[in-house]
Amino acid sequence: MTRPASLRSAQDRSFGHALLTCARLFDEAAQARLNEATGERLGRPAVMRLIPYLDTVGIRPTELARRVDVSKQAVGQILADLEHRGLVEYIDDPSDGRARLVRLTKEGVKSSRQGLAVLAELEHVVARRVGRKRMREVHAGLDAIVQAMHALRSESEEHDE
Amino acid sequence: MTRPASLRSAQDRSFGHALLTCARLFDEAAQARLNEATGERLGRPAVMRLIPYLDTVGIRPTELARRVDVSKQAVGQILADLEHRGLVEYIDDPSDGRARLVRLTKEGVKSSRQGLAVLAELEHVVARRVGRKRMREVHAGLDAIVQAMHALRSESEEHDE
DNA sequence: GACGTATCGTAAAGCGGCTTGACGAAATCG
DNA sequence: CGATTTCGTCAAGCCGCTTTACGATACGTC
Repeated sequence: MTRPASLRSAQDRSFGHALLTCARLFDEAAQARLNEATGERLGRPAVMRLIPYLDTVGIRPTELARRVDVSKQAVGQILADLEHRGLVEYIDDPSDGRARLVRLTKEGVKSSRQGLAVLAELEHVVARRVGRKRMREVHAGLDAIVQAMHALRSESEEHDE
Repeated sequence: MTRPASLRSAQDRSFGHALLTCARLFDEAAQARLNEATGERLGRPAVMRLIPYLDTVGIRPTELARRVDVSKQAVGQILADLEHRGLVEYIDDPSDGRARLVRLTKEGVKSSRQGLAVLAELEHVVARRVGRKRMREVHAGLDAIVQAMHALRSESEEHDE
């Protein structure tokens, strides 16, 4: 007898599938909680990747674009949105007349902390179910994998040149 | 002295950040390898979530849409694309004159297997760097977390009603 | 100092991928 | 049978990002 389901089960057991599913669920839950907590909806996927690079010191939009690997225009849009909400503000870059620096406002710092607290709580709730030890295990493992994949990427880039 | 970087480092250490970063890197690497292996580019994010539900038996597009939680129209587009490449085919649903069933062609099965092999190899390469044991650990942990978040979602849905 | 070149940021248009709205065709229910 | 639901498709719209194009400032070179 043929077993047509063999393909499916092979995929379900793959590491990649578990990783992507987990990330998607976590992301959805995180956004739902953030929307609920702040009242405003975050919306853009790139925002969550951008925020970690913001601080109260200031950074150039172009530098942000370079780090998260999106176009400067996209960054500009996101920052305009954040500015409109009063979370970031622009100041002139003293060392370059063309450039501006964007930095978190007091409001922005507050929102960031709040957001971090919400995420920490989600993490806590999940940890409660799967166990703290296991959570730390997975966390450490993910960090190691991230590192490995960065190394992998660097290598393949060398071969391409 | 103020420490403006404290926000940033807190985010970098969060579980969610590690999870999302890892998933993104893995996904990018996977897509790059798949594109290279097959020649054709996969493109749509939803495709990778759709494929696990395809088999040689057949399934209704509407059912696919329900499972991956996207609109039937989106599923229709993706399937049209896959059909155009000869990877899936439509047959009439004998039990319902309105409906059709979509199933993998021989080509489709072949491509699926090939794709799975590519992903397995990526997984293998990563495992080689971080260790098989740790890989299994993380995999099991992710599965547990997925399960936990499903349970979490079910609970909150109950409260909403 | 002046000129060519590179970089900062913005504006407008385009595009991919998905959604919503609207619809005919077929099934199901009363 | 008629009313309602469900299957799938067509068309339009939207969101988030990219590409193209551009003025403005900085830098390198003579």
